[in-house]
Amino acid sequence: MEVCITSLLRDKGFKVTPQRLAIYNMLSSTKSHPNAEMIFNELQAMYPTMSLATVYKTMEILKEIGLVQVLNAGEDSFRYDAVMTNHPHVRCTECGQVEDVYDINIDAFVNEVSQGTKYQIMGQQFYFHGICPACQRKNSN
Amino acid sequence: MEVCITSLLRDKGFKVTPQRLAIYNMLSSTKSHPNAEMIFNELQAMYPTMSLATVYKTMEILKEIGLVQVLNAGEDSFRYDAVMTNHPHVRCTECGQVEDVYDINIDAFVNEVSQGTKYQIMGQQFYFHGICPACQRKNSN
DNA sequence: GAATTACTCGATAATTGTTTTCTATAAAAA
DNA sequence: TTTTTATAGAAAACAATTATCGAGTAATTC
Repeated sequence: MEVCITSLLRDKGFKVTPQRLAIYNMLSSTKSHPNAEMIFNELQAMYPTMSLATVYKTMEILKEIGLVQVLNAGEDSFRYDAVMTNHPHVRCTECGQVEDVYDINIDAFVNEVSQGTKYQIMGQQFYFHGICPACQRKNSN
Repeated sequence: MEVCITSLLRDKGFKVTPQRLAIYNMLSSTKSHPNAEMIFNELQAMYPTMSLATVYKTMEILKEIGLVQVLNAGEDSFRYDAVMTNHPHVRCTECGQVEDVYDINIDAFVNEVSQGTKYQIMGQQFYFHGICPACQRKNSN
């Protein structure tokens, strides 16, 4: 993984810096789909001079070299995901967490849309929102 | 339709104003899914004193009384749709237009996600992006 | 119809997430 | 090393959206 991001950056003419490695490592070791501010806060302990601009610029690069995808779950800010397989996301409207949805077959759905619209579909984003199991329990108490 | 929005506004304690009618009429007579600025520009000819803030405030109200839905198709601004049935949207990455996707059965898909995640799903948004037929033709020339 | 009340318009300012600018500095190349 | 070039990070700029507030206006009451 380390090797992967290092060589990917170099190949595209980007420099390998501690900040970029730290941001990518943090993102790839969490399932929380953080936004720029969450990443910034998390890294500030280890990298006290880290700035939000660096997070944004790094995400731009990581997106470009195909290491992260940007989520737009209908909130006011973008979230980031180091898992590149295209999968739906579901957001809890009460606690705000965003989870992955696995084991769903998208292909048939995409094909249907492609044929119906005559568009050459390049990608898609599926966002669900609702109430997570934990918040459902909290509510029923 | 006119009657509908008028009484809906009154019922919820909102006043019926020319601006609100104009904004809703404009939105319900187009398929272009405009954003606030497009609505503003379109109406400025007829309503020279119209302000962007009024568009935003009106959209907030229309959303609240269930007359429009807000689309977040991964762009930098929101788009609005007076069609309230929940349908997927597809955006052309070349010309930027957003179209509706009809004749797609969502329910089975939603159920599958609901069961898989244990979430109580309240809603969802499906966004596709790709190249529209017109731009495909343009490209091949 | 007139008076009162409460909501609304729209100019302006504020806010928020994101991007740009600029310069010392760190990474890569020689 | 030394030289070259891209980057980090502080600060300013930006753009979309929201809040504030006084004047105006619709709805309600008399």
